[in-house]
Amino acid sequence: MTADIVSIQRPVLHAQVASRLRQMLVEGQIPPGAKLNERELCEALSISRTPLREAIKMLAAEGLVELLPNRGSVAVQLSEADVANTFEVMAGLEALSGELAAQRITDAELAEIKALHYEMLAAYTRRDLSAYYRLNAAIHRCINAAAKNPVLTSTYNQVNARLQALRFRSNQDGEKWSHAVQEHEAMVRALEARDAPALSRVLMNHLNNKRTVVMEQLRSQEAQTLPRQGNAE
Amino acid sequence: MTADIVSIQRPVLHAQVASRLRQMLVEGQIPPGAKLNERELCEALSISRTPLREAIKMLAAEGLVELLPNRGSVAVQLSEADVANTFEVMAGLEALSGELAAQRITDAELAEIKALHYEMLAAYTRRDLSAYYRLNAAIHRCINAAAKNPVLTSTYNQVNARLQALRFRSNQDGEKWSHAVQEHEAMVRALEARDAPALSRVLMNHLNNKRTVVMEQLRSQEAQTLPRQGNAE
DNA sequence: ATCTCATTTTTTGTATTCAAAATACAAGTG
DNA sequence: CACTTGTATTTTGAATACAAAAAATGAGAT
Repeated sequence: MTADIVSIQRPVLHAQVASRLRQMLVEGQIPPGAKLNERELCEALSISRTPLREAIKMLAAEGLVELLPNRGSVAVQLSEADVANTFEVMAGLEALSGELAAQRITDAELAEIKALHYEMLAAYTRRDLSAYYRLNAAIHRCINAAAKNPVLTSTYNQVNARLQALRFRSNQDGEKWSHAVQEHEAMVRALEARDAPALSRVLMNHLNNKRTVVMEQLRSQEAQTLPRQGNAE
Repeated sequence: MTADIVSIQRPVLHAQVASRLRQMLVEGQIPPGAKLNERELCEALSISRTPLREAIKMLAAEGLVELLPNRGSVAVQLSEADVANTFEVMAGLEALSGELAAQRITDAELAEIKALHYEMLAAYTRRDLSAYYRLNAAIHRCINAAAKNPVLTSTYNQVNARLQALRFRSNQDGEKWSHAVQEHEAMVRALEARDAPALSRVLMNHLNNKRTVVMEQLRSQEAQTLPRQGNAE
């Protein structure tokens, strides 16, 4: 009966491997488009191919890797259209998060978000992009959590993971950045007022603007990295 | 260059198995909560455990089965809260579908939806629940397709698959059914007018109403199937 | 009879082996 | 020299084998 009091559970290997690979993909340690060589990964993680392959299948179902029949798997490389589409879905999920969060947020959760918001303003003022990015992500996570819908949270995380792999750092541009901060102000106001439609609208716009910024950035850095090379894939 | 003219591709085993199992889960051939015995499934599908286990891992990532460490896997059994949460996400995804479809639908697509709508009205008039259900699903699929966002489509399908496994048949109730049909009328009008916000609203309401109907139905059939049995899981 | 606990059996998890496909490479042909 | 064609190597896909954990069974104690 009392067997699971401490219940330290050494996670099964394929789950550990999946987490590790997911992290490597999201953090760009395995860059988009890179081939996942099973033999190499087995050696690197010192496991056999069976759990590795099981983990890869999971990541494929999550959309982080692509399976090429009889040719293994590669880290997903989102096309421009893919990125646009993914942001569109994220915008919808954020809008829903906001809609529900405004109805369900507790005072404590609101207070935490406001605190994070002020920290973010500090980071913005210092032009500390790294801290800004981290706090921005934390705020969005908190809004999502305030929606109190685990299905939404997992769906959100899964779709978001594919974008994480891009490792973009937007908002360098002064005006765009300032605009994003203003949108965050509007979020906090809508949350305080528990104005669900308003928060929903603000978040959808926020994400759509972010999409624009990221797309521009992708296009410019693509133009830099492959300046004169018509790759027709 | 012309290598892929016919390009017959025998799908890999684990993919075939995943499709087959997905079908069995969604169609209720493997009922919610049922244990997936690897040995039995291997024999039934006459394959070895390796591709079967890879397929199961994919379905786990899709949320159709749950992995119990060292105890195999079971078909997901959604709690009442899970169903409510899943419908909430579906409502958000439908709202987004509508928002985008209203902006992007072609005249041909609209005509097809109107045709399906009339067929659905015929099924409703005959009280042909099976045909109604099929046409209803087709209309929602078409609206989703008209949004022209593959990421949205796959996300939608993945979340929806978990609900399909419930095998509910709602709208038996006369008034609720009539109301659902009225909402479908409003959808078509909004699509014709290319009124994105209106279609978005109608679809979100439609799904939320469906949630209510399904939840009531689940509660009543649960009360029937286990009349006096306090199961505390 | 029921409970406990050891033993057996089953089932799951992982590693290894075997087979098939793809790739790399080299020799031959026009 | 370009371009096949055939062979070797590598890599992936699937089956089998082995190990570990869980479940089932049953004998003995209470």
